Amino acid sequence: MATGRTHRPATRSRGIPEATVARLPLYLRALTALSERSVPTVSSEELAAAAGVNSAKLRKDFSYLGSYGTRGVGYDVEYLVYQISRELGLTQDWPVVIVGIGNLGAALANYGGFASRGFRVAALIDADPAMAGKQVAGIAVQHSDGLEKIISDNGVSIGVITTPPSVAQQVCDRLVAAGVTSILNFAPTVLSVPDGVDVRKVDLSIELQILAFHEQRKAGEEAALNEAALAAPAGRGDSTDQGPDGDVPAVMPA
Amino acid sequence: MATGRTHRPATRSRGIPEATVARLPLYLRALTALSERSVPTVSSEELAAAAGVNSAKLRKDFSYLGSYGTRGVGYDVEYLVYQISRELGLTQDWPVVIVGIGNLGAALANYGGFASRGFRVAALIDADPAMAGKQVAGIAVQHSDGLEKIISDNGVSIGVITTPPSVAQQVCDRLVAAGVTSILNFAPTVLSVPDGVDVRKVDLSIELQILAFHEQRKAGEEAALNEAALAAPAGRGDSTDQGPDGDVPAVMPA
DNA sequence: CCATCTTTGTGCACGCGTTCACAAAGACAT
DNA sequence: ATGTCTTTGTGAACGCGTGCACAAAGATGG
Repeated sequence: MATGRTHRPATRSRGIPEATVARLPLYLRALTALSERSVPTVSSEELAAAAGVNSAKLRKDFSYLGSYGTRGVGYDVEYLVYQISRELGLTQDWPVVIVGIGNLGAALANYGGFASRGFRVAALIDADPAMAGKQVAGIAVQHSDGLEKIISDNGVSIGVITTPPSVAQQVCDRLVAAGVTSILNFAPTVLSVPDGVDVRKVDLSIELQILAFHEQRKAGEEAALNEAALAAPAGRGDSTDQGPDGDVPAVMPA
Repeated sequence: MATGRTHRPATRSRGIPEATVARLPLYLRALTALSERSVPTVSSEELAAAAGVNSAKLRKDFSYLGSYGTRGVGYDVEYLVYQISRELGLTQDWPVVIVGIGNLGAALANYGGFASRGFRVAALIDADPAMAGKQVAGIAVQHSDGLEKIISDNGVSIGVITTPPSVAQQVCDRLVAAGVTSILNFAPTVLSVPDGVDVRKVDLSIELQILAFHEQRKAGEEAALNEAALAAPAGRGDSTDQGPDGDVPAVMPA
């Protein structure tokens, strides 16, 4: 995952563990695909493979929702799609605003995965007057002056922030003041919000940095392995060998 | 953080827990900001607040890296920036390719956070011949025919997939075959890769769905609360009350 | 109606991550 | 040099998440 997680404490919402909630969308996607292929039932084993998880975990996850399977047969695809959708609250329509229509905001506006899953882009908002009126993904961009009115007129409770980090907190404050209680933050900033407001953050560069860490480790291990293989028969010559994770006694600055 | 995580099993890489690795970029960002303001030292309490985490957690995280603090004073900002950067492997340059230059791919190419942190966009690749040659973020888009050559010529080990889901697995296979060992996947698909290849996925719609779940729960709780408050003095009249999480005995289809 | 076979649902154990709380370590003043 | 004060580093307890392994449940065939 990417997707970092600033989140409510370990509040088990309605008995469903947070980790399970995070996987429900995965199951839903796999089930939707099966549904489109008119597959009537699916076993935990098959579905788990399609969703990329352990089958025991999947069964336990589903057990939190109720006993929706049939032993010896599996799960009814359509029924499960409905149950998970209901559980996630996707049977209702969620109007969403996107604030900050740069490259990323536009990408999100164009992203098809929203509309199909109960989310509707109610408005695109940008602070640049030059953007106002422009069409993005078939929707006219509105100036941020009208943010509060847009929120309340459309009954928006979910906001997406794709602004530069410098204004993210300020935008967040206005969204919250206007009634938004869930925020998806793409700006690389720690947002502070009052209790009762959920924030999830998606941080593109953090994901890359985590990959780099593992990549470095892989390279280091490989090097160490080669070196060991090389050193075993010959006996190494060089004296200063600072291993894969060179713990250089770098002088502490100042 | 959103960011789903398809990831290596619980392999404690070099003794540093995965959860800690995921937070190091957060600390690094907060520290970089302090560094730019020429703040010389910072206490675990202050830094934790800036990064949005618990101070005890931060201290424990740092303890995995070594004893870099000074009791009674705090941490030297510059030194810590260096240590974390080194640990994450950001002191070297990571060439990255982005495959699939749609809205999202373009957004990533333009994202400034990469260059500043040791990542360099080595190439933009797209399957559409009409895209080839176009400049995006100052880089010419190349056709996917040359993918393998681009990877090996540039020594790329990290690939970013921003293609439609239908071709993601195929692109992934080619990247891996060409030598890529870390993949950041934005396509809503479960990628299967051989051992030794890391995949992290960022799924935009999953994050929204998780927010919707909590949003629904909040609405339900509030409704239940109001209802309870209303019902207490009056005694409720309606008979069919199906609570916040209406467990309708929906007929099992088929 | 009974036997067999498949697949679910879950009790249990284990390990990781988080948090508390405090001792050790150093800075700083006297 | 000694004492006080601040802040780190970490031992220990706890809780959550995961995965194993199996009993219970139902389908299916004879």
